[in-house]
Amino acid sequence: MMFGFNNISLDKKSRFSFPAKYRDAFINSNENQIVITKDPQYPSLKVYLGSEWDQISTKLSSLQGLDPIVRNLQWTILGNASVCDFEPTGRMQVLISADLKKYAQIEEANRICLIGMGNKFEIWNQENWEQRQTGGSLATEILDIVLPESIKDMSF
Amino acid sequence: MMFGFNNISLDKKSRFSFPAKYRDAFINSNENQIVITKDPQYPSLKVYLGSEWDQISTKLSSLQGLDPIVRNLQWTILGNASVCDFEPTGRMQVLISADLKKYAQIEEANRICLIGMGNKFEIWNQENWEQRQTGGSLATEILDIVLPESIKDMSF
DNA sequence: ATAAAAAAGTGTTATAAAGTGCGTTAAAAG
DNA sequence: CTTTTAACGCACTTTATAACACTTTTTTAT
Repeated sequence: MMFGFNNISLDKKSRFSFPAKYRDAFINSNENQIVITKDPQYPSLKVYLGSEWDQISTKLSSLQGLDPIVRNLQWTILGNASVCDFEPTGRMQVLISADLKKYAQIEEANRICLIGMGNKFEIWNQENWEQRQTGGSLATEILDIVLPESIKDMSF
Repeated sequence: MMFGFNNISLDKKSRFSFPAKYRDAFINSNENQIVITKDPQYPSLKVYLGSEWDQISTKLSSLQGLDPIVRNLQWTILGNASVCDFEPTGRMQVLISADLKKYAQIEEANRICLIGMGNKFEIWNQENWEQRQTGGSLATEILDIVLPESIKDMSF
């Protein structure tokens, strides 16, 4: 399990490396892929391990797409996923696409917040993260989502 | 079980060591990890034993993150957790990250209050702790949290 | 359509900062 | 007075990051 807050740098080519403290967790879970995609609620990114992603994406793509909320989640999460090769024993470096950077409002930034949430990470623009921590609300936040039964037991 | 108030020092690298009186308790519970994270209500830190943390984090991460209150708790508690290797037979020394120091308002301090609460500890800035003991209220205190059903039976 | 140029992506190295380990001194307890 | 504990200081190790060089892909111009 991977937890905690990290303020890390993006290099000129928009790569970041995972902090070394997570290396053992990556090696133990035997991952060689990382998936980055959009968070459906906030201007931030979700980072999944390959195996987690397989579960989530399988479940999500099997849902009935005629429900507009489900369809939206599929578009957002599946349609924006960027699959990256990943070597837990190497530099643990990953590239963030221009598109995803834009969504998370980290286009100009050379620093990001990488937040370990156990089985996944989130990536935030620093200012947005701080606002969120101090209770401020973000413009793009989607409140009052009424979830269809089919996804109430899923956690993204 | 570990109880009581301790005023202890942080070294230049922001490490503190647990008072020797807790050594037996740590050895008996066979812990080799300590987790420090933010307290969701007060400007202070919570310190969990590894096994306690596993329970709390597992429960909390399984909750539906599309609920904004749940998501906030996940951010605060999971997203700020710092997992430290810990040798009960050694120096019982642990590092507090710059980020957590800031939250607990112990950035400048070289002394902290470590309070044993049975199965966990709290870390406080000395002045905040004293105010709290004499009934004063703190600026950053968050009152009137309305908890969703899913977390009403959890204790952090 | 091809070649040249630019951009995007990959990999390596060097260096400063952060973190760790351990011995010594000072203080407290028995 | 002896023993234990806490605090401090220093040296070593690891980590993060910026700089650079090289490769591949895409774009542009002829």
